[in-house]
Amino acid sequence: MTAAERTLTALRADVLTGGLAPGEQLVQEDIADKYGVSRVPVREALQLLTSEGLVSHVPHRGYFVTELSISDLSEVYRLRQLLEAEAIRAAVPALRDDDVTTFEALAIAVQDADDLQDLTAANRRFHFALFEAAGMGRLTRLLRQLWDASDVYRSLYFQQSVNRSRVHAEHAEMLAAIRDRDTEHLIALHDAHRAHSVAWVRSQLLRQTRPEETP
Amino acid sequence: MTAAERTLTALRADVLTGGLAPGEQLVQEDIADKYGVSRVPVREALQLLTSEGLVSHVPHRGYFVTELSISDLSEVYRLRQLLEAEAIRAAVPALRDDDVTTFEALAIAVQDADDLQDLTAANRRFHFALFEAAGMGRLTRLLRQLWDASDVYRSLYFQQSVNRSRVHAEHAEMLAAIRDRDTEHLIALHDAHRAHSVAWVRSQLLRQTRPEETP
DNA sequence: TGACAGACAACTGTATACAATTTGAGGACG
DNA sequence: CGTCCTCAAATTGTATACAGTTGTCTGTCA
Repeated sequence: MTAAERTLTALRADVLTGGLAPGEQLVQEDIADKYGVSRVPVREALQLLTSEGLVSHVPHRGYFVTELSISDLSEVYRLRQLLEAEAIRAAVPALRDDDVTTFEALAIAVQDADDLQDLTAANRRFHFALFEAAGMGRLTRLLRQLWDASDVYRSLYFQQSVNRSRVHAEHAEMLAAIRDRDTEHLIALHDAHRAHSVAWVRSQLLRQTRPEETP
Repeated sequence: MTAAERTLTALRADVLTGGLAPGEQLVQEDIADKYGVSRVPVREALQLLTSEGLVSHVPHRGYFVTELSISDLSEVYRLRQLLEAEAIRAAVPALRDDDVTTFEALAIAVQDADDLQDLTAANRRFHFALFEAAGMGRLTRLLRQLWDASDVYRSLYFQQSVNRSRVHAEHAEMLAAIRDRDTEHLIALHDAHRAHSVAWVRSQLLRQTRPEETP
């Protein structure tokens, strides 16, 4: 594994767990010192994060953590709705029985996850196993970007145990729909899945912004 | 303008005009020598092209010009169909009269373009002016990526004067639909626009691949 | 007091030099 | 004759050093 990749995952985690405030400048040398690498791999990692949309870049000024607004969040979820439906429509007819077995294993892995990091990773593997079954590489890449952009909020969502158990139940329903090869129902379940998540995150965002007025 | 940006545009042009064969390795030092810069900005440019999908990267192996297959091409166009329809649905209700005036000017610029480079750039400005009117930044970014990925083929398409005049006629129809605020018709026109282009490119690809069997 | 010019500090961008990895050629061995 | 191992050349990845840009701070003048 290269230093740039390690720095990338570490930085992404930092941004996602909220260790870095939105709008904050990411000073290259500080990051380099923090992770014990030089500035070159740091720059590469920052560039990749820029293409993912987590940070933004201004030439000769630097890199900054992008601040996601509520409208941005709804846009991401709307685009996910469109593209995931497309992926599911392409994937379901192509599913074989051993694919289904794989999905079941991945769903169990989500339930068995220890910490938050594991949980989000397992959750992602579960969903993308389905998306990748569509055999549309570009589509998967776009979806990955959209998921990256909303990862911050997803880990927020998973911190509540109420949400975790809801997710487990929804995954079980999805598995049933997959077994039945019921494409439209599966899409509807995904829409509901996202709707719950976005509604919860939106309420959190609205609540969070208030107290900051008097710091 | 930074060296990385200059290298990026130069490299992109090289890939798009076909100066670099698909699958070919992009040796960093050669590129650096060619453009009179060091390898660092070259790497940054290559990374950006990777995020655009024009080149692909294998750690410790290098960067390679991605070879677009026919299935890849259809995927790109299918995704454009989905996302452009979404953009148009969001944009049309928000259009103001001066927006329409802008579009008309941009359409004229497409007709007045001198060379191929100008033409593709003007064409892009025309279409993206509409997409951007949707006010969905993420969506615009995704569309830009998809357009980047199919730029090679678009310049191929524009080389034929038959296609050029067809495009001009189609743009005129689009302008009419925009003036009428006829969203669904505008979407249908876009679908037809793309269908023509993809059909022509596909036929070219099929024709091109034959003679290479006996090099 | 306020506006403006110049210098300084902080940071980014780039070049050069060095380390690590891959790959292919050549030879030893079954 | 084919397979596996070794090693060197080529290329990528990374560190360090230097150049260029931006923004701020201070001091001067109206």
